[in-house]
Amino acid sequence: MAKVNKSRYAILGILSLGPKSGYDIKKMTEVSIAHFWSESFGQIYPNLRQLERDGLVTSRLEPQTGARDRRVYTLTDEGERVFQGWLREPVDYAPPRNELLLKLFFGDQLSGTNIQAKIATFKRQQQTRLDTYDGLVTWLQAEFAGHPSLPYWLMTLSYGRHLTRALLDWSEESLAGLEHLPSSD
Amino acid sequence: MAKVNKSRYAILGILSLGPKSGYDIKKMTEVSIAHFWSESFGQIYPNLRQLERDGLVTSRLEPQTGARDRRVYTLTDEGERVFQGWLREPVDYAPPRNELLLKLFFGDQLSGTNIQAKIATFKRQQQTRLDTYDGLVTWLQAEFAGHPSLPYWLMTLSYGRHLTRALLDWSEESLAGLEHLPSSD
DNA sequence: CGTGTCATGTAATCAGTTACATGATTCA
DNA sequence: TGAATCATGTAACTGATTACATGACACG
Repeated sequence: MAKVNKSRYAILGILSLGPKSGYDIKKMTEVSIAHFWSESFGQIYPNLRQLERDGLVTSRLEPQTGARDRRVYTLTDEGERVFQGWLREPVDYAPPRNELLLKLFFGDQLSGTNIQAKIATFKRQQQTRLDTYDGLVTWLQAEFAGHPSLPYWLMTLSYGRHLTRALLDWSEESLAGLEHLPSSD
Repeated sequence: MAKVNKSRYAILGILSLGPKSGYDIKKMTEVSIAHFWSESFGQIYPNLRQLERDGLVTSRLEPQTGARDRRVYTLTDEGERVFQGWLREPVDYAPPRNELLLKLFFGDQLSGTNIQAKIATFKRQQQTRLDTYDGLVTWLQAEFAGHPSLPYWLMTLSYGRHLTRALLDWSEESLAGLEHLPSSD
């Protein structure tokens, strides 16, 4: 299995929802899929050019009054086909690297307070994320009631909530467990 | 925050447990930290050379009878300091990209059976992982009873179990939820 | 005789991030 | 005046993976 440019498909996917500029695509990732996907400009713009060379998208320059012109990209039939093909393929899931766990693995070489601080920070992050999810769910349900994609969007949020809830539990359990440990403060 | 070579620190960390060859390091990641970390030979060997040039490790050639010679690396005092410094630093946690969720986000463009298949596969993977964790926990507790690092190793496994358990729940919940959806099979 | 394990390494390739450059407009 | 937003893009860098090369030994 060779290198696969995931950004390419993410960009095609976002364009499958309607024509957009590179800037729009970036904004879109930030509001709707930020909790499981990110794209940088350095990835978006060169990829859009490449996609156009490959005939998967077309672009037209949209003159703006005052502001800088926008280059708006639209999916071609071929682009649509390629995206649909990718979408149908099974996902290859590989557990990502986790730096917190790597440090924890060497916990014996750390002080109890340092470990506690790391887990406490992690716990706070999970709490914040959980709150964000809750807000997003309410907003989505109000704003997109009846939208055919809504159930799937909620599904991705539910994934995040399950995961975050579990990591919150783990944080609490671990902090409690550290109390009983002879620590090397 | 510039680019940080995580492999470097992972390698230093493994060497902090005792002198090892590149091959040993690879084996070690495969048995003990595989569920949250991976290293490839293409990363390990060049990094070891660089670490030696930087004075963080030293190496000696160990002649083998018959088999190819091993180059065994040992942490220097400086290497120890650098590793400890990294270990103490707070973790910067960024939620990784998730291809399953990306595809699910565009679920409206997929058939119900295709989505179900993807989630079902995912569910099976979680089930397998959960079983692996259970096996590892029992093995660790037997093999390393009383080892000062044991609580931390168990903590990383507990993380995996919480997470996997949660994703299993999510899979089941999502599969059930898909039943009520008007699908485009 | 072929497969697997031990063992070290290089080459090719890329995906992806960060920082930089540019410039108009709006708003406090 | 200066920050923020809109908007597009390039350059530099590097982390990381995959595939390849090499070779001995053990085991069935």
